[in-house]
Amino acid sequence: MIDLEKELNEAQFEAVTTIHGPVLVIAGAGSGKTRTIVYRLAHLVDLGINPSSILLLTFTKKAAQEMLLRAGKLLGAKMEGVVGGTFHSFANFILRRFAKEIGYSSDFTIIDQSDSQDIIKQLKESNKIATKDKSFPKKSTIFSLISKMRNKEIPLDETIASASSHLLIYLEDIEKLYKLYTDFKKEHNLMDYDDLLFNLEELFLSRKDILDFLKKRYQFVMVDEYQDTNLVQGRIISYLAGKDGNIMAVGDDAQSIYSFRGATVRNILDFTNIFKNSKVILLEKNYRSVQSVLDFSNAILKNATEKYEKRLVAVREKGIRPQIIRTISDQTQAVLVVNKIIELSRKYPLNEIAVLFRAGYQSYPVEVQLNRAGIKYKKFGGLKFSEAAHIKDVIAYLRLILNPADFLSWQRVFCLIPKIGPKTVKRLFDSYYSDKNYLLKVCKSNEKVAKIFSLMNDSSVKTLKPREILEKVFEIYEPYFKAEYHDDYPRRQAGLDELMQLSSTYTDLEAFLSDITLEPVEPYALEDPLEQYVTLSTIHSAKGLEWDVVILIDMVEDRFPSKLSQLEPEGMEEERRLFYVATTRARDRLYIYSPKTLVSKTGEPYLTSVSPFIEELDKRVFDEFKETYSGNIRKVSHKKKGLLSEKSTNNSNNKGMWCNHKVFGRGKIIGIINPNKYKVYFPGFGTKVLIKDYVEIE
DNA sequence: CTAGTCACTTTTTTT
DNA sequence: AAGTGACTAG
Repeated sequence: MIDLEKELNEAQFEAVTTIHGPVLVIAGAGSGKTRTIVYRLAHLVDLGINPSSILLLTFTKKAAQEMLLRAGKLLGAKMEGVVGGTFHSFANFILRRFAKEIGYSSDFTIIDQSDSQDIIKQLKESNKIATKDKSFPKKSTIFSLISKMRNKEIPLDETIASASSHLLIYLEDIEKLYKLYTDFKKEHNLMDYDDLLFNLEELFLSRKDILDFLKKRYQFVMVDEYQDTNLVQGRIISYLAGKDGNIMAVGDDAQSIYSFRGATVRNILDFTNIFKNSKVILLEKNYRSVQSVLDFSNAILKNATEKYEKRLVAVREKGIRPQIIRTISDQTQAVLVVNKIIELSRKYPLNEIAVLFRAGYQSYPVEVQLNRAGIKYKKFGGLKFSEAAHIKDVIAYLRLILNPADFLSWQRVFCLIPKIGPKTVKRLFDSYYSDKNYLLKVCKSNEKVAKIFSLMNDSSVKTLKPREILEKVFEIYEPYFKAEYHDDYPRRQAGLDELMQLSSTYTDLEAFLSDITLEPVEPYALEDPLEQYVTLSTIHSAKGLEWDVVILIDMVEDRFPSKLSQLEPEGMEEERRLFYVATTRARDRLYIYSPKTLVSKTGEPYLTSVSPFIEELDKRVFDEFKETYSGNIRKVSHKKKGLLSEKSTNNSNNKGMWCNHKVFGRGKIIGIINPNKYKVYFPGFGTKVLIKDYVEIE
């Protein structure tokens, strides 16, 4: 038996031991949220509850696995049978069994974002939509509008109006494409990420008996990161748990950073309405960060328009005050960051140091310097392993074996063969589903085509292990691969080796393919697990993690908060929460770098200002340093402590407001150049500097 | 119909 | 600096 009272604080204890009925746990950053879930899992099993009646929904599969591992250790490894993973992987798991009930075949293929975009591009071409119109939105824009509409469940016209009203003129065509896209997926047995959730809901609604069966099966439901669930996910939970179900949702409204994906804090706020007899538990003691890091983080939230009621109280000692370092350029920033890492590495293991940033590309200069210094690092977020062209090529063969209706994969696979382009593939595909005459003819004259068909038609292939199938695929793919990528051959070969390695842990091809598209792949499978490395990560990918030292880079205007985020009405608020998530990852030390100049894409250096999130901060919560031209770091004294921030906000009271301009339409004031000149962002036109008198403030 | 060339932009975050 | 789209020769 586990001594819960000894291991947990009062609030945690209550969350762990309230196992019947709905419970909402509002868990501030570092308040022992994971610990609570782990102990609750162990406690449930300890009470004799069957592990297979527990469903644990988390943000990544890895998070679920780690929690189960820890719970298992507490108990002595009895956690097998718990279903744990993301909403999407759970939906996949259920839909594989009941696909037929909603008009799919159970070997459906899950498509990722770039697949979706390719489909849209093709549909636009084949249906001759906006053929000559150069300003027609790109496939990525169209897809993101469609996905936003579905995730936020707002009609398409409103979705376009809210974020990019200049595209409203294309509404009809976009609607048409949406319809075509929906039909295409159904016809070819494909589901995108959003379909997994909506189809699960459809199954629940149309087959009450199946829902009842699942409700009985999953008696205890736990959901982590509840603030980042969207509306369908919220409904899925409410169907599955029922009004008085044994459900625990854990989240923190101050850490909501996925609203661009349709996540809404409304799910947290509505929890007590949907589940009438629910208990709300607050975890407010912060065990992670030292006092001064927590003071800094709390100061960030003070500037949020939405007020967060809870105040985190630090348990740990005062610690070192966070430092903000103004560097001369992004290049010197990279050098100084690496020097700092070297200095810190005497006190902290490399594994306990993380460099965080807003967007994937921002770490490139730091990566260069780390390589130069010979320091190992791993990067998370940004470009995905499974989206590299050569990986997608190989995956396409596998998809074809499993789901021959997957036309997208036909194209990828057959277009690799010389002299075969989109038109020929279409003919082959059509022929495959009719009399097969054309197909047989081509096979006779082209043995490369024949080879692929024999792989597709050989039913014994499906029974092989994923690794063995991959070996067969490599045999076919190798010549194309070498021809196509001869310049960066070794790097890409390494990627294929990793894919091979990854596949050997699977026995089932379908599971392998689903996981590749649903879970971020750990692309370091081949490395020594004991090796020490620095972590580089986007803030989004750092969610839920923690390090002794956190270094945040590129803390400048237009990068953080991201320029693009300012299009969205709530963008600024979400960026601020993102900043909060970043700083609360730190246990002991927090360093924030902010370069004074950046290099533009054309190679020109240009001046930037420090991020408004730093400007608005109470000066008492950090120390400020700057890089001198002689290469030293000098402390900057805050002459008027706590007053400087007042000064900068007073004359900018129009900042953040919307205004109208005769030519550019509606725009957002993103900066004040001087009392008479505003910097305004107009969707569709970009940033303009305008005389105050020419704009009308709303 | 395919494949190669040229000019043009664009660079958030993720299941 | 790469990834798209448009155009054209074969």
